[in-house]
This record gives sequence, structure tokens and C-alpha cells, in this order.
Amino acid sequence: METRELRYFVAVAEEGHFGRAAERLGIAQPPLSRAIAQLERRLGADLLVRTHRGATLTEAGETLLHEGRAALAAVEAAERRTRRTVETAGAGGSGGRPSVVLTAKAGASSEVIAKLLDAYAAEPGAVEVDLVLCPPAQQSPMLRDGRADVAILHQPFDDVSGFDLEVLLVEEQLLILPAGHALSTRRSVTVAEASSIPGLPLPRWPRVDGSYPEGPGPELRDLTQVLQLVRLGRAAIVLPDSARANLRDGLAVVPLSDAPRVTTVIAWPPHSRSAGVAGLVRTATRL
Amino acid sequence: METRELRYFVAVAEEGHFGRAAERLGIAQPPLSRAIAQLERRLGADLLVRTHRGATLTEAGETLLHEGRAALAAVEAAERRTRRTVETAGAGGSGGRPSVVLTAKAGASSEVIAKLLDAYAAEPGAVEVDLVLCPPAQQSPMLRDGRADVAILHQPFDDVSGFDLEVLLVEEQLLILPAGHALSTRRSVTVAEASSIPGLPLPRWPRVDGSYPEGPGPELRDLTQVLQLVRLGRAAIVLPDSARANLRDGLAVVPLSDAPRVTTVIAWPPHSRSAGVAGLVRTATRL
DNA sequence: GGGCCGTCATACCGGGCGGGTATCGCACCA
DNA sequence: TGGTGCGATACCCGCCCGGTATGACGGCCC
Repeated sequence: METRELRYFVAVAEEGHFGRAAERLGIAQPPLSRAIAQLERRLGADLLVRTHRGATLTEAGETLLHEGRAALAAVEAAERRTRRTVETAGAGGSGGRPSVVLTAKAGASSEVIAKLLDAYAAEPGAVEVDLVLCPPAQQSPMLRDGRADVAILHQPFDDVSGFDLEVLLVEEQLLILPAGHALSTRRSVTVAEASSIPGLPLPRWPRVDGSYPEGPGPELRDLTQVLQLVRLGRAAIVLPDSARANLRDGLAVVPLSDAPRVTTVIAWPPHSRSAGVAGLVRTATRL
Repeated sequence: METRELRYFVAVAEEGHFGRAAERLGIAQPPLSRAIAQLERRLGADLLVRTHRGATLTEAGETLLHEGRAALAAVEAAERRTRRTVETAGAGGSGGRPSVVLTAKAGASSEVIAKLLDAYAAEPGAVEVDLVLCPPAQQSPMLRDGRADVAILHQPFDDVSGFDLEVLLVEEQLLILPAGHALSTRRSVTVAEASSIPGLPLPRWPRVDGSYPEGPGPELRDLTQVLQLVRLGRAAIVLPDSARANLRDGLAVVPLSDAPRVTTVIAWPPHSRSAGVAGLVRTATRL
């Protein structure tokens, strides 16, 4: 199976529509139909059910979509990491020193990251660290497709499956309320209570694909903006304990009694051969 | 990057020789040279250094070989699992019920496996389990390229990186000697002592590629044959505790004081969607 | 219910590229 | 200095990918 065929199939599977998939792929619809039909013939499996309003996946199609995405990510990772090897190793000793790409959520664990980067930079033989800050839920895919070499992730929010990891920090979660709110005098609240405070919806976090679930709360894009909403009495939010350092006036904090602990980890692909990743991890475990 | 290019590059990298790689791939040498040159151009990286006696890898080439193997395994897995989905789901409700492929080392952990299969078969909704027994070190690759859905592995011998797993059994290792050997009266021996017993070499285990390391001991292919050699006073062997059940007369057993514990685990790809795998794992954790 | 629309499949054509054979360039070696 | 072994180059052919035009078919609306 060629990656071209996989890309075509994934496009059709995701769009549920040959025409839109062809457009997204930058080709015409007939060659796409033909390629998918050929793939189905070679696999001996019907992947899609064609209807008069598009195409839906069969069971075999679901499997190929799932496994195929992982395979495509692996191929992209191979390509990206090879490119990075040559440009950082400086083919022919030309220039650019080796570096490692570390990705993390913007606005999360900044203290841990700062300590890690400082400590690592002091190590002998440390390579340059490119810090790439991204919206939540993007770190895992970046690690899988080679855009990053190592990531700071948060369990149970991020998908850490398939990665090697070291735990950096375990913390409780807190409910952040407008100062003076009735609940702010409580010693603790439950998750159920926090998610149904009259007039104070919790913000919605983006999904992996960047879309937002349905609901009443504001769409969370920038933590400062959401905290402003909380201060104005328009929302509440649940954050890990370390965020307390960034809070300013006008906010009240109540521990959550039954929320899962947030675990901050450093994660990397299990087959990583990068000396930079190894060094960062070694430094991280010593913190 | 197309999988064809990756396959070509991996072949050349492994053979270190364009001619032999072309033969292995079933094509002529000139198109292969051209394909690799084109890949290098597109990646903007020299992957191979051509010499008058073959080709050796550059640093970028090492990266691509490493990442590329993983990517090819992922693509193969996608293809195999899709094929298996359709043939087991019975396209059109034709026949073949769903099944799951479990792989394990021949001759290891047979007790655990028997208990697991019995317990799972008694579960409601259990699917058929194809048990595939292979030589040591083959289970991990099989899980990675989709030939198997779930595996019984042994730490620290097998490479479990990137898999989800549950521990089934932790055991000490034992030195197996001919009955009456001088060491057989000892309360325990060290690994260093065990690996340098005069006249009693330890057998050599095959590597992932099936080849054997250099050394004096017999090549281990069949455990019964090796135990026969031990009985005859021609070898010694280190085995986990559970192997004690299979020992017959003529053998003495001495605990190893400093050998790592052997951990038997059940492992599966972290993104597995198979109900059969989930059921097997659930059963295994209850044992 | 018949025309119309949307969607995917089929038919057909052209060009690019992958693969083959023949040959060259080159380094080592006897 | 010819021989040998290896990869690169030159050149040709045929397949397959991609494009345009058109067909088949189920819904939908008036």
C-alpha cells in the first residue's frame, strides 16, 4: 500500500464525500474514485458504502482510517526527522548545530518548563531547544508526526499512549470563581457541583481537531481572557494547583474534592535516538 | 514520501549494496539508484555515502532507516489489520467470525497462557483466539506490523516500548545445571559465575533478525534440546522460575542472586480498537 | 411523476515516471 | 595496464496517474 493511497482514503473517510476530498487533495474527483476502488480491490475489502449523498465507512474502513492515520503520522515523522537531522547536523559540517524541538501547551506548566530549560542549558553538551507552544491537545499529534521531538503533556487530558514518559509533577485541581461568589466560602466542592453552577458555565476546551463541543460556556482560547470572564462573574474554571501562581485579585479558589489529579509528564517517542531528547529527559528526572 | 521509496531505501541501507538490494527488491539496479537519488534530492539530504565497495549510511540515513522501519511497520499493520477486519467480520455477513491473533514465545509461560485462554474462552462474547507461537524476539515486531493483535512478552528481554501492557507474573531466574555438578550444592550463584562455568557455556539466544551472537554456547532453537544438552553435562542455562515445572530428572537448580526479575506481560498496540484484545486484557488482569 | 440536481462511476486521452537494457566512469587490484 | 566490481548515466518503453467529458442513479421539488 502506498502512502498516496492512504492519504486519498483518509481524505475521503474524513470528508465523507468524494468531491470535497478531491478538492482538498487538489485533484479531480474521477481519479480519486478510481484510486479508492483500486485500493478496495487490492485489499479485497469494501471500505466505503457509496450513497446518493456521499460515502460512509464500513467496519474495514474504520480500521483502515484508524491504523492509516497512525501510519501516515509515522511516515511524516520519518520524513521530518530526516530533514531535521541534515539541517541541524549541517551536512558537510556547514553550520546549524543540532537542536531538539520541545512542545508544550501555551500557558501551562510554565514554571516546570522554565526550570527544565534552565537546568538543561547548564548541562555540558546541551543542544539548542526550540520551544513550540501550541493550543491544548496539539502536543500529542506533533510528537507522533515528527513536528516535535519531546513534549510536556498533562494526564489525563493528553493522549500519552505509545510514548515513553517521566512524571514531573502531580497536583490537585482547583475551582476558580469570581471573588465573593456564594461557593467561594466552601471548603471544597465536587466536580458535579462545579459543572452546574447557575450562571457560571465552565469554558469549553478545544478538541484535537480544533473544534469545540456544544455547550453554554465560552470557547477557551486564551487563559487570561477566560480569567477575565471569571473575574466579571460570567464563568468559572477548573485549573491545576500550579496555576494559582498566575491568579490576580478578584478571584476565589476552592479545592475540588473528587477531580482527578493532574500529572505533568515529559514524553518522547519510544524509539527516539536524539541525544538532545535524552539529555532533556535526564535533566527532567533530576528536578 | 511514498512507501515504495522507503522500502527501497531500507533495502539499500540494510544490504549496504545497491546491487544486492535491487535483487532483493526484484528490480534492476539502475532504477534503484535513480529512486534513491531522487529521494535524497527531495529530502535535501545525503542519505548514503557511495564507495567503490558499496554504500554506507550518513547520519540522516541512520535517522531515516530507524524512523522508516517504524513507518513501514505501521503501514503494513494498517494493511494487515484491514484485511483481517474484512475476513473476520465476514464481508456481507458471509461467514468467518471475528478473531484475535495472540503471539507468544514457544515454550515460555505456557501455564499463564493456558490459564488465560481458558478463562477468556469462558467469557460471554469471547471471540476466537489464534495462538501463534514464534521463536524469541519475534513477538514485538509481529505486534508492530500487524501480524498479531496482542502478545505475551517478557521484560527485560522483549522490546515493549510503545505498547500498552499489563503485568501478569514477576519471577526470579534460576540457573539450570546437570545434576551433581559442583555448583549445584550452592545456595545461590551470581550471573558472573553462571556465565563462566568451565565446560558449561550458556546457550546463545537469537537476535531479532534471527542471527546469533558469536560465542561458545549452543544456538538455542528448542528448549527441550538445550535441556538435553544440560542433562548431558554440555551446557548450563538460565531460566525463569516457572520453567521449573517442565524440568525432569538429571537437572539441578540454583537460584541466581543478582539476575533481574523476569516480568511476563500482556501487551497490545496502544490504539487497538479490537474488542477481542480488550476482552483478553480484561480477562488477563483478573487472573 | 417528470425534470432537475447532486453524487459517484465510467470512458477515453495524454504525459510523466517507473522500470528495463546497454554502457560509462571510477577505484582498487593483480 | 588490463581486469573486476560497483554505482551512475543514457535511452527507450509501457503503465498508470491525472485530466475532461459523460453516464448512471437515487432524491427532491414543483
